[in-house]
Parts: sequence; C-alpha cells; structure tokens
Amino acid sequence: MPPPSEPVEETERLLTRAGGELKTERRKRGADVARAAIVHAAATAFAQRGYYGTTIDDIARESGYSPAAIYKYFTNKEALFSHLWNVMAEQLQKLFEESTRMPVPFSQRLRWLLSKLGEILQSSPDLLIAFIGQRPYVARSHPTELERQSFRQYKRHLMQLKALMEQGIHERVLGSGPAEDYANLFVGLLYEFAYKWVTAPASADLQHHEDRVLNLFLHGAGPLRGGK
Amino acid sequence: MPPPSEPVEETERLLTRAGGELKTERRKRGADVARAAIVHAAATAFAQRGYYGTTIDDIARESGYSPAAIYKYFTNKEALFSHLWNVMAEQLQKLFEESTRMPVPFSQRLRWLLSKLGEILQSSPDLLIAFIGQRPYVARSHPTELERQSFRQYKRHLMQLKALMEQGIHERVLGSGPAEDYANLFVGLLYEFAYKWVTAPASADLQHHEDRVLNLFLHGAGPLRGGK
Amino acid sequence: MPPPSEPVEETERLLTRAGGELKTERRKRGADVARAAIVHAAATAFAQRGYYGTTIDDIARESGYSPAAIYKYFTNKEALFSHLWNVMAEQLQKLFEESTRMPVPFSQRLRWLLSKLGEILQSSPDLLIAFIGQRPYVARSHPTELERQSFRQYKRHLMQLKALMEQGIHERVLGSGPAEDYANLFVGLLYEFAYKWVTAPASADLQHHEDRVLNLFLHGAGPLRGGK
Amino acid sequence: MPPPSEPVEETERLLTRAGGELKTERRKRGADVARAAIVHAAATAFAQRGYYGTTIDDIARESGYSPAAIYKYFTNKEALFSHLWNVMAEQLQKLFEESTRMPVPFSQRLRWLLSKLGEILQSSPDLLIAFIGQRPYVARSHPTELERQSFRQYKRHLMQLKALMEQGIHERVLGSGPAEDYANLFVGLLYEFAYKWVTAPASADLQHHEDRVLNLFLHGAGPLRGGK
DNA sequence: CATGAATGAGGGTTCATTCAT
DNA sequence: GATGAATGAACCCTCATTCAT
Repeated sequence: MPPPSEPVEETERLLTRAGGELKTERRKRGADVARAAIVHAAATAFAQRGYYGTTIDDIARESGYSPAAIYKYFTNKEALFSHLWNVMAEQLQKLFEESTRMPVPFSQRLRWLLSKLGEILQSSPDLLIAFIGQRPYVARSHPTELERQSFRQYKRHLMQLKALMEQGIHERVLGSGPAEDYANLFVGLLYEFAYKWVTAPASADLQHHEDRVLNLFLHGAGPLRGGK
Repeated sequence: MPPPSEPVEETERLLTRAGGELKTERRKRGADVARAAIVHAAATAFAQRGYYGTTIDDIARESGYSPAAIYKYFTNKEALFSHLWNVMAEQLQKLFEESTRMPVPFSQRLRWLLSKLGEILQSSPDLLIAFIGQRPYVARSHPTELERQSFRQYKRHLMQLKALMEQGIHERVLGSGPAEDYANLFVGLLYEFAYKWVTAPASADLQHHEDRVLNLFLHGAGPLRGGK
Repeated sequence: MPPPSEPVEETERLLTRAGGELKTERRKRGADVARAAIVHAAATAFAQRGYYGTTIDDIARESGYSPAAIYKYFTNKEALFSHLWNVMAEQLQKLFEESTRMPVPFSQRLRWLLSKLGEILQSSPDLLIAFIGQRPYVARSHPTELERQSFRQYKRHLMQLKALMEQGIHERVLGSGPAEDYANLFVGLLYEFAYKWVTAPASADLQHHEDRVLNLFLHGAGPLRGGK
Repeated sequence: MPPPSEPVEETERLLTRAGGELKTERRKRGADVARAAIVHAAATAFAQRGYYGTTIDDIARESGYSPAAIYKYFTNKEALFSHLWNVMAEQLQKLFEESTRMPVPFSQRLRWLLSKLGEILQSSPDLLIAFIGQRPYVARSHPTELERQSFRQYKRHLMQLKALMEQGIHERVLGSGPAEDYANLFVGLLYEFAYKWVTAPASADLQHHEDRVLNLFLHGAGPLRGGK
C-alpha cells in the first residue's frame, strides 16, 4: 500500500522540458503517465502558489486526475512536495559533485557548473523556484520534518561547494579566504540571479547572465585591479 | 471600521529590543500597549512558524489578548503581517536612502550601512527573517496583494541600492560594471549571511561577519592581485 | 487551547433525564448550555448509530450547533465519545464501590445495586447502550487507545464486583465457587437484561426485571430444591 | 450480476480449522479457492478490527487477491460481512435445534450443547467474535438491513433456546421460572465466558470453562442448598 | 478469472473571522 | 476596550466501489 517511491531520476527525466520525448515503451503505461502528470502539475502549482497556497484539489485539477488518484502515488501532500524537492536537490547535488571531479582547470569547471545551472533554470524553472522557496523555512524554531530535511540538504550543498572552492584556492584561481565564504557568495549570487531571471526572464539571454555572475563571483564589485 | 493604520514608526520603536523603554506618556495607553503586544507576538510567531504556520490564536495567546482583540487593531491576518513587513521594509528603505546621502566617502558609507544592518539583525532577527522569508513569493504567477506589494518594495530597495552603487562607481571605489549587478550582489550577500548568522548565531561576532561580507562584496572570491 | 475537561459529574447531572432542571445559575451560561447540548446529542447519536456510524455533522445538527463548535469543547470525535463513556464508567464504578461498603447484609446490598442500575437504565438508556456497545471491541488484536481504555475499565469493574462477591461468599449468602465466576455471571445477566429491556422497554416494569435477575443470579435455572 | 450466494455450508466447511481437507473434487477449483481465501481473510480481519475498522483493501491484501476480485464474489462489503455472520448464525441455529431433538436426558443435551459451542470457540474464535460483536447494534433506532437481520436472528436463537429450556422444565431438571429467562441466562453466560476465554485464552482449558458455565447456569451464585 | 487504475462521496478537522455582550 | 462564543468555508485524506482490459 505504501506508494512505490519510484527512482527520482524517472521523474526528473519526465519533468525536464528539454528531453521529454516520453518514449512509448511498452511499460505499464497508465500509472507512469498519471504519475508524471501529477508530478508535473504539482511542480507548477507549488512554484506558483507555494506549499501552503497549493491545494491537492489544485494539483488534481491541473493534472487531469482526481484528488484520490494523487494519493495512489504519494502518501500525502508533504510527500509529494518532498519528492519534487528531492528531485531538484539530487540534481544539484550531482552537479556539484561532478564539478569537483572534472579533470580540467578550476575556472573551466566553474563555467561548466554555471552553464549547467543555467540549463536547469531554463528547463525546469518551476521546480527550481519551488526548491529555492523552501529555503527560508530553514531557520524555523519548530521545523517540520520537511523543513529539517531541507536544512540538512542545504548544508550538504554548501559542503560540496566548499570542497569545490577549496580546489579553486589550491589552484590559486581563488583567494585564500575561507572556502566557506566563497561557497556562500556563490549561493547568494545563484539565488539572487535565479530570481532575477525568473521574475523577468526576457531581460537578457541566459549566457549573459552567467557571465555576469561569474564575473561578480571572481572579482566582486571593486574596480579591476592591478596592472590594468 | 478599518482600524486606523498607525504610523509605522511607532511600532518600529516598540519592537526594537534595544530602546524599548515604553515611556508612560500621556496617551491612550491601553490601546498602545495592546497593539504593541500584538505586534510583538506576531513578529515572533511569524518568524518562527511562517505566515501559514501561524494562527491568529497563536498570536492572541502569545500576546495575552484575545483573537477578537487583534481585529480591533488590524483588519485581518494579512494586514497584520503586512504591517510587520512594512515596518522592516521602511526601516531598510530609510537606511538605504540615508546611506546615499551621507557626506563621506563611499566606502565609509558602505561600512556604515553594513553595521546598521547588523544592528537590525541583532535587535530584531525575528522580523528580519519574516521579512526575507517573504521574498520567494515574489515570483508567483498569481500573487496576492501582499505578494505584489512585497515585489514592489523589493524592487524599490534594489533601485535605492543601485543608486548607491552608482555613487560608488562614480567615486571609482567600485568597478564600471552595471550598478544593478552590484546591487544584486549586495542583496545576495546580505540574505545569505543573514541566514547564516540566524541559523548559527554563535558562529562569530557580528562585526566579523560584516567584514567578510564587505570583503566579498568588493573583491569577490578571486585572489588578491598583483602589485598590492 | 486544550478544551477544558470539565468534571464528569457535571455532564452526568445534565444528562440525567430525571433531575435535569438545569438550574438557571448565573454561571457563564452559554458555554455550559452548549456543552450540555452537544454531550446530550452525542449520547443519543452514538447510542443509535454507534461510534463509526455517527458523524460529527450528525451530532452538530442534533445539538443545534455547528461542527466547529464541537471542537471548542472536545479535541476530537474520540475524545467526545471517550468522555461519554467515562461518565458512565465512573458512575458504575462508584456504584460498585459503594455497594461493597454498605453496612447492611449482602443480599440487601445486591438489591440496592440492582435497583440503582435500574435507575441508570431508565434515566440514561442512551448512555448505557453506548457504553455496553463498546465492550465487543475489547478483544481486538490492534486496539485503539479508546479500546485499550475500555478494556482496562472493564476489568476494573470486574475486580470491583469480584470484591463484592467475595463478601457474599464470606457472609455465606453465596456459594464457595470462585468469586470471579460470580462476577462474570452478574455482568452477563446485566448486559443481557439491559438489552432485553432496551429493545423492548414496555415488556414489563423495571422492578420486575430486577427481581428476575436477582433470582437467576442466586439460584440459576435449576429447580428449587429440597425441604423448602 | 448479483454474485451467486453459494450455500453457506461450503464456507463453513472451508473455514473450520479442524476438518478443512479441501478435497480436490471435480469442481471449478479456482473460484472456490479464491472465495475461501477471501472469506477466511475477511473473518480474521473483521474479528480483529471490526466491521468499520476493516477496509476492503485489508481483506484483499490478506487474502492475496485484489479488491476487485472480492466484488466478484460478494456484492459489497456488507454482503461479505453478512455472509460470515450467517455462517455462524446457522451453525448455532443448527446446534440449538439439534440439541432439542436429542433423545437423551436434558442435562446430557445441555452438556453436549456446551461442548459443541466450545468446539466452535476453539475452531473459529475469529468468526465467533465477529458474530457476537454484532449484537450491540441490535438496539439501534435506525438499523441498517444488516442490523435488522441480526436482530431477527438473535430472537430466533432465543426462541430456540427457550424451546430447549421448556424441555428442561418439563423434565424437572430446571425450575419452573419462565423458560425465556433461562434462555437469557444461558446466552448471557455464553457471551460473557466466550469473551473471557477469547481475551485470555490460556486461562484454563476449555472443558473446565464449560463445567463452570454449566454449574453457574444450573445453580447460580447461591450456596449449595438443602440436604443434598 | 483477475486486476490495475481511477473516482465520488463524504468524514474529521482547522482557522480566519464576526458579533452580541 | 475586550472577549467569549460561534461559524462558514475549506482542506486533507479515506474508502467502497466500478470498469476497461
């Protein structure tokens, strides 16, 4: 009776607007389609109206299924949100990890990471917003299980980024300052520009956004220094 | 019947943990005391459990008044939250404005601004979190009035900061890059470090935090360059 | 916020059809009246359609209040039922206790006990049925908290009756057989005749019923023997 | 479309833990096996968690079949329960009838009846509890069809027992009191001791239980009298 | 014969809000 | 000025039941 917690990758693939050809495999079909529709509807709804502002009925309506159907695939509202959140969290986690392992100079890895993040922003802005929107709850005094989980994941991400930054420090591409600060700077920029882009997507092309973030990250707001 | 929307400054004064001597002036007393108690209770509750997680009953209980009393002072839950939000928004707005007008070099103004923000973080962390926590809703497709208002205010803050940054650019303390980017960088850092400090306040003294933020803002993560 | 668990006696008094003059004391009124109405409606409903067959809406409708009002007085459906159940359980418990302490011969005490039980049956048949109807759940493998509680109380009643029977044995009014058996016999008869009376109340006057129960209890179905 | 209401005896045979050899007769097999599995699972489930506490999904899971399959054999949940109930009711009915026809002295017939009841208690305690648990609903003001049926059957049992008791009276093994009272006494003892045995089965061997019931039935709780 | 998939019809519960006192 | 009492409107979730395959 516990709804089968399908591998997160599946959902991820189905959600991605880019590679969503939905191969017509001879799978159980029905169930998969329904699950994907629900997950998709949920991502949109949660992103637009937040966790509390979204009702199960909303998701049901938007997905084309009945509220009861949703409970066949997820134990409850929180589990559904949690699933979505994990999809994004794992995607990011993987990205961060990968970026620390690429056998190329640090600055290339940074670029690569940023461009990958840009792709996510483009392919699943809904999910990304739903994800980031969860962060504020991190500071709660009486966190729900969901909030506790978010907090843990948030710190895990920071750790990963810190590791990356340490490599940058080692390669002398970054300064000597505490790697953690750099990680925070990175995250701060990411969130800020993600919002900027989402609230006004037409403002410019994504590539340009990435360049600006990279530049701000490396040199801050101060004047170009040195010989120049 | 719409409860008189008392000047925000009053609340602000009452909330600040520092200078809250509550002089026994010749005033209607009762009403003021009640209002202050309610506002204070609301700030704590909203910060700890969020807008949706906080019930009017919660606030009533914590304030020592009845739910009905709250409606004597605020038209509804949203108005109460909105008021709190505005208190913080105006406080920040004033700070930003002031910082563009100080007749001292840019870097001093920046320092001053940061230290002022630090004071706020220390005196009303609850409020500040409640304030920042509101930001994610900014991107909603179907925003409530509160969200629309938040969005406007958020942009106003950015404008103000952009003006400040333009001064910095003019004084050659900052680079030539678009002032808006610098404003975003500043905000990103602010939020990130505010969270950091709130979720682990003991981590270090605030002064130190400010230094790091300033440093990251001015120089980014890149290495200190050349001749210096 | 936890609804005030008013002393059970109060409810008991209000429910009793006999002495229910509802003195117009200058009490908080409202709340008391409402609570009594809800409790009364609940007793009727539960007795007629059982715990599961009764909805909060039923009780609300019959009590003349809204469903939400019920939750002001009882934390939830189970708590409401549990309260009713306790009212009866304590009433019985007190009766049983008292009957073991009366300074009169055993057979008089027994008579007195039966007549008291008869009074209850007449004044609150609803409650009594709701109470007895709970017993079957006693044997559940996976009991709810309510069921566990019922079971404990049931055994407590048996213990009390056993104590009474031991006195009867000691006074030679009863045989030597295990007191526990006598307690079970007594309970069995009680339940059986309570049902009989409730399902066909007009069948005879209560006094007559009591006599028969007493007779069956003392002599069973066998023939009157010997010399007598 | 109404599923063929197979003769109750079949189920009875399949349920009885004792003689369940399930001969591989030339029969539709499949269907029979499925039906038996469902009925068996239902008996267990209903007995453990009651009618309302048991879901069709529960029964399906425990039977190894799907919920839909259940509807192939029974029109609905109530019909399934009703069937189980009838199995027990008819078994008892037959027992009672038979006991009035045995060409042996009354006391032997009584003994025989009790031992037969003991066998049932041992072989299908689940069913017996599910059966007895139904009784309280007998008194409902707005009975469901199931409850009406239970009530009728209950009275039929009493009638049967009353007939038996009349024989006892005639044979002078019982007193002269109304036969109906004796029937009620018998039922009361039966239920009470059935519960006792089920809630604490290890307490003693069944034979002993039967003796006690018989003794209580014949002589009540009073002292052994007269010259005897 | 069997089931996977889906749903309609509630049921319990919460909560912002009102209003007579 | 303050509140006790009450409620309408949802919301989350469950479950018996159906039906195409």
